Amino acid sequence: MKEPNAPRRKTGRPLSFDRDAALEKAMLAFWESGYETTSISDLTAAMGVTAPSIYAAFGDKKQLFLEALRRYAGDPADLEEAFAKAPTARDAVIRMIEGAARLYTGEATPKGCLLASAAATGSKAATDVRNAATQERRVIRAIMIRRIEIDIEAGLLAPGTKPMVLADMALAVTQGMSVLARDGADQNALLAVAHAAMNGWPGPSAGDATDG
Amino acid sequence: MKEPNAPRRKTGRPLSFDRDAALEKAMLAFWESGYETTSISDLTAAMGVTAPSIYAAFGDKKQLFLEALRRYAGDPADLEEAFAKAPTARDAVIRMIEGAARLYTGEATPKGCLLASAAATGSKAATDVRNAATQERRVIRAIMIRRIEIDIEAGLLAPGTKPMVLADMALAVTQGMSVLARDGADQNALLAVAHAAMNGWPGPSAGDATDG
DNA sequence: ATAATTACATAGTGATCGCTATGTAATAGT
DNA sequence: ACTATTACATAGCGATCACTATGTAATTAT
Repeated sequence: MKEPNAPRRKTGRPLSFDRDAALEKAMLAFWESGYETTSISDLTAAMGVTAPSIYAAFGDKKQLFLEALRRYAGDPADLEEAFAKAPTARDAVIRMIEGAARLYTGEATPKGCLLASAAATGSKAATDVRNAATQERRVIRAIMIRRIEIDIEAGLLAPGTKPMVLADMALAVTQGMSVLARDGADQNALLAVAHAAMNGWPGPSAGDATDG
Repeated sequence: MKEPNAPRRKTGRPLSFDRDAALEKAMLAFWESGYETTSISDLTAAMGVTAPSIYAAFGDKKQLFLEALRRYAGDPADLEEAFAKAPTARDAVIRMIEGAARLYTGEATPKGCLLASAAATGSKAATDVRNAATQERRVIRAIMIRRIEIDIEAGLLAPGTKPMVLADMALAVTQGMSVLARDGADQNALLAVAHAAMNGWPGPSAGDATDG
């Protein structure tokens, strides 16, 4: 029940580390090695903070991961806004997948997708952590579905189009690209995959990378 | 360097458990909970075999996993044969992805894909296990690429078609469906995703599940 | 100055990790 | 029957796990 943005205390010794920077380092460690397979010892090394300070600042390992996931998995409001501004659902999804392709192969972060890989599997003790990742994916899926429904109502997509199928397909490609990135695929390969998959999305194509 | 199919010893007390059955139980445990996040204690419970017997029969945890992966990730020769027999690369890939959709949601096994999720991430100590999974995926990818090249040479696909892009797209969808399955998607949803994604594959379509 | 408060570093807690030493049971060869 | 061989069950190895008790340093309030 502790506030994420805790009110600054009025007395006492000040924090000797940057909480946000430490959280980001923790997130990168989880991204690289997964939730359960990143130890507290790994985290103290990555964050430059001793174990008691981690527990004082973030609660426990689970809360630390969940806060990192919420903070860096992407703000649903931002995604919703991008989807609302896009001319079509197809365009919005292409940009989303392209962004994923770049993120998964970027130099600033580990390969692949934090959301896809950090809690892909695990013990029963970490069930709620996996459920949190599932929930993040459900939010992304719901945003896609709503945007597709808008296009159907606007006549931009055929009346019989199934929003859930298209959203699931986009989500599968996106999460699957994380595996490719971890296997060593480069940015161009992932962008080509993104475009090839979007050929299966009804509506005009802005380009086709599989031939020519 | 121990033989997988060890020659039957001529003397000594006989094994009190079915080695193949125990291996399968271990594989299912890894599938459910991941390589590093399945403990030896979990394995003894799942396999019904004590720890010393596991080590005597399989070596160590890593060898047990690798043997399970080799045995159950699918024989490359079988996949190669199925791809060779299929009328087109497109047809072969559709059947492969449909098979994945059924496998990932089947009742006989945990949700999702052993190959995709059991070693998605992990500590440095398990790097070679993740590399083994990567290698299995590379074999599947290579089989797809070769089959696509055959279709290009036969004129079934446009000359400029890029085999790697199509193969990567199919692999991404397949591995991504594992995430969907773990998130609760049912078999029909995954089959629809498979078909929707294959709409992006050049060549005649045998059906389209996204509308109608 | 002194008290109150908060964070620090050190050093550990019990539990579980992967793995194995040890002695005994069960088989085959002689 | 006896030896050799292999597998068994029990028990426990050192290492690491997530986590914390304890005492001290650094700050604000009075």
